[in-house]
Amino acid sequence: MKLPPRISAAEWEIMEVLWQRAPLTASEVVQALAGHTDWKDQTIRTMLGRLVRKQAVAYRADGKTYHYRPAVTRAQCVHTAGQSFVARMFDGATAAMLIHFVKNQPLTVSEIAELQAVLREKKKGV
Amino acid sequence: MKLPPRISAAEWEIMEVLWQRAPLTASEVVQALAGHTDWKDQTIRTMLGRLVRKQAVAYRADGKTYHYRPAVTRAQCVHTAGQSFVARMFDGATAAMLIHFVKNQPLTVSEIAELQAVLREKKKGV
DNA sequence: GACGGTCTCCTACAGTTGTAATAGATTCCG
DNA sequence: CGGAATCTATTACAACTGTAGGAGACCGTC
Repeated sequence: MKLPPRISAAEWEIMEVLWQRAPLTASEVVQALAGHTDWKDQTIRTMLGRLVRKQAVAYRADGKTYHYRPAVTRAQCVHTAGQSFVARMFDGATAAMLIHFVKNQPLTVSEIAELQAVLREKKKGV
Repeated sequence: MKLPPRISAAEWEIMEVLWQRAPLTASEVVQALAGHTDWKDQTIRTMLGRLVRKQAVAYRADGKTYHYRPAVTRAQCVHTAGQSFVARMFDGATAAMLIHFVKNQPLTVSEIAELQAVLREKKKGV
């Protein structure tokens, strides 16, 4: 599977709606983002174009209208962004990052429990 | 405490050496980064200037030379960057992010054990 | 068949980032 | 004192971002 391109913050908003409700026309994306952001039509269409150019999004033409859909999975993008985040902040050490956030961020009891469960599960597989 | 400004990837490299070995002249920063990166002198001096402009770094003049030191703590910056990362990728849910990485990244047995210890400790405080 | 609405494509423009070269000030050495 | 070395400040420039406006193609309606 090919590496996803770098997706900027604003572009991420677009990707989210595409990941949620698969093939959409530009107008539908505009609809989906209305209220959520206050971008003009053209702004969104421009970003769709850029995402196509960097091959994060593919489209199928239907007359004059395009139907857009993600060309990379959300998981791939989260993975890549995560790697680069961890590389910068924690010198690549995922574990250090995890420990940092567990120590410094509020977590509810049930979240802690869930993490513990996931860790127990993980231990089996290692 | 005031919020740290946005620090780019390249700037982060500079900050790291400043965080490690406190007040440094530009030449010393260049020294510290030699071998690690292959940036020209001027590149580094430019970035120091930018970091000063955005108030991530302060300096004290000593003749024609400046002694630079961080004006924001590493912890502050990691926190801010982390927030924005989690906000974008996981809709602000730190727990979801943690679970994602535990599930999807390799962890050694001892890392898992350490995380479990930190979680047990955390549970007491919640 | 002309007119208005709608699409995509091209263009714009300022701010940030990466990556420097150059200019001007100052200091040190002989 | 005069030239060389060294600093910071200014300027450069391309790519990427955020945020659009306008042009030209096309489609449906009167």
